Amino acid sequence: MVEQRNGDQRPPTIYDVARAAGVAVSTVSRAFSRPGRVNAETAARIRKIASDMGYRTNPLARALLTGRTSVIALAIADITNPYYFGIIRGAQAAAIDAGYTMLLANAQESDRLEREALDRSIGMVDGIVLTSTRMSDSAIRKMARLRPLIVLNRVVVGLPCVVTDHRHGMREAVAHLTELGHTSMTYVAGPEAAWADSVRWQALREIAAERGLKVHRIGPHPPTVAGGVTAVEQFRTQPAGAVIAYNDMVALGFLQGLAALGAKVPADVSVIGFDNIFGTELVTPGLTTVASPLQTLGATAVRQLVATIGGAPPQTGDPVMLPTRLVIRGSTGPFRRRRTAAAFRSGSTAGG
Amino acid sequence: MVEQRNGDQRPPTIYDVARAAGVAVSTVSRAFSRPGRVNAETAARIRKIASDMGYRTNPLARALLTGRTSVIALAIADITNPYYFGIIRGAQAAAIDAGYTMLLANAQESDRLEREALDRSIGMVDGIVLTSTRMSDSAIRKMARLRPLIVLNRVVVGLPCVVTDHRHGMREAVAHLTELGHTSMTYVAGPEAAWADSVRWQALREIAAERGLKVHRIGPHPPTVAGGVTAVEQFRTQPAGAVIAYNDMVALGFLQGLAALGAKVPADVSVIGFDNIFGTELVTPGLTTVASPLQTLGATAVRQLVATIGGAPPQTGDPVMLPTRLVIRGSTGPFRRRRTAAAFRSGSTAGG
DNA sequence: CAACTCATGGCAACCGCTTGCCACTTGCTG
DNA sequence: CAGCAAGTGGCAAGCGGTTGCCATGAGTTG
Repeated sequence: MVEQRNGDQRPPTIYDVARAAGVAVSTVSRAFSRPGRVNAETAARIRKIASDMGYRTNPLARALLTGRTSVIALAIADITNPYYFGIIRGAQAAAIDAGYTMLLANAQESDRLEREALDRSIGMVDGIVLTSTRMSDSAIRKMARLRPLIVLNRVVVGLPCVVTDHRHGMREAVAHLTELGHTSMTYVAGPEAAWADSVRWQALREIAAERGLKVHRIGPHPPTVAGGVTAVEQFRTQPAGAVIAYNDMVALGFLQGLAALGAKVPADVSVIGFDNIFGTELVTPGLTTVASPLQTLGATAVRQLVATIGGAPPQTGDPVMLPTRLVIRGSTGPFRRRRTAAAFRSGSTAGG
Repeated sequence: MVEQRNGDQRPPTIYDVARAAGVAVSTVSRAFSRPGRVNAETAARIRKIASDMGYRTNPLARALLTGRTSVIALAIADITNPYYFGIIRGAQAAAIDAGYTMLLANAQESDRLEREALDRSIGMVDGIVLTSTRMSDSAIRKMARLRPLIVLNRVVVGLPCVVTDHRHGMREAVAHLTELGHTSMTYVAGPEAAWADSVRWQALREIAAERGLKVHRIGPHPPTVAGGVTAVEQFRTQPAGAVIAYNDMVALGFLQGLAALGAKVPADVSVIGFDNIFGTELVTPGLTTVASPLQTLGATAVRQLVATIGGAPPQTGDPVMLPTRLVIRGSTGPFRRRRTAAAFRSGSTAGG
């Protein structure tokens, strides 16, 4: 036994309540958890006494026996990335709705840290949502054997997944640019490990092939504002009239880099981002972007996880795919070959 | 007993490991938790067997007995407010450092939701950090009796608190504006319930009195971008050459509202925010702001909490006060009476 | 009026792990 | 070689709840 035992400092247990109420502990327990099982009056009396004593059931003790903690873990690649704010919020709301508490496991963009954080909390949670995980498929599968698990923002065959319909989003983005007269565009790539990056780039290539457009890829770049700023250096050696960035962070940085160069948006270059994070509407011009259904993403994942925990068969077939929405702001405009060319003083490469 | 019992589906316990290793459970337990207490070879052998079997100690069972879960709760007024990102990050890092896992309790700006979230998790955590809490002092004190607790961004007498030195920050802001020739400034107030708002406004009044400056207060306004946008409506009826906003969200909105009116920043109006959140460096012009030590705030609170959990006497005297730092960007400039007056077409009120 | 059903409450085992205390084995010392 | 200390390992009592099963008493039925 631990040292403790300091008088009545310790919080009251069902034993204390039972003694005070003159009933057995089992009756107290049932008064709380099994409504009909105890005489209504008795139950009410017990509850009254319990609340007077300041009794609260110890969730650990309950969990030890029932195997349910009512806590779920949300693993996030990088808490400080505003992209995740919406997801966290949606997840949190859905969790509360279902009577669950959320444990936040921050991966800090590291495979190892993510696994450690999860390792530490896996014993205390009923299920896990893996968001933009950096772990390998096999590590994910191993984890899935331990607890119900949902993969968010990535497809792992055989595991329930929730993703954004990047392909459709890219289609919207390209259609928008095409309407504006652009026939050539540069894709600013994100990190190679990012699942979304490969999906987006591949979608763009396919769409370009279909429509006979010219696309060029630069990168990889870190998915940050700084990454976007440096991408401009690479871009200026081979400019185009339109830029599609891996995500909004990169796009925002790209906008900054362009401004530093004196290039005008959208007159010289049109820029499109992905996700519609906080800040995209604040910059000048506002960033045109393919909005991800962030809150819905988080909420959907949690709801599905809760269902699985509740015994529903995990949805292991096709991933759930959520739609995007194109948000047009000021950063995209008509293609003007001359201006683009002039802005980067790059002789005859205009349009290429 | 719960139904379960499905073959060897259940994870191995120390009993299984003990049987496999041919030792007593206590020896297995000690092999993990009490290094010197067991023969090194035996311990190594046990650990090998345990890891082969996929054994992991059940934190719930351990916590039930020891009373320690190694989890701390971080209550946040509103997860989606970028202000908290830095705090969360700092807190998370400090928690990991100390071997703790973080449980996120979102209050959604509501006294009731905050209390509920905390109620649900208090049994599973070793301590609590209350960030910008909306609860009453008495509710906070009650909670503090249940668990070690640190109050962040608010001063509650008798409880350990960590706050930003708003007074000093305000002094820096005013000094900066004064140097630019401003002698009259408007404060755009945040929500009345916010502790920081009252501290900031009072500091401004005192400093203004000292220096013989004219200050005017408009608001309260919600601490959001939208709140800042609408504040402009009130501002234009009685403009000034300099605006100090309750925080960056409001300042960012104010900038937007000003732009919509065609007023130039900083030529017509100078604007200063507080906190230095994500996005302040992305807008044009960049927002001059009094940076709060966000990560340090979160980390300090957690470190202090961990120390208290570890048995250190809680620091209940004066609150820990962390310094601010003035970040000068493009939104502040020299005072120009004529331009300010002209921008708002307000006849002779220029300078007032 | 006996037999039976049903509502209610109590007993006690158990969840998985920790730890105080005791027993046993070695290796020394006097 | 007896006596003792130090080093190891085991026993068993919990931590605070939950729940299967049984006992009791009241109400119901033939």
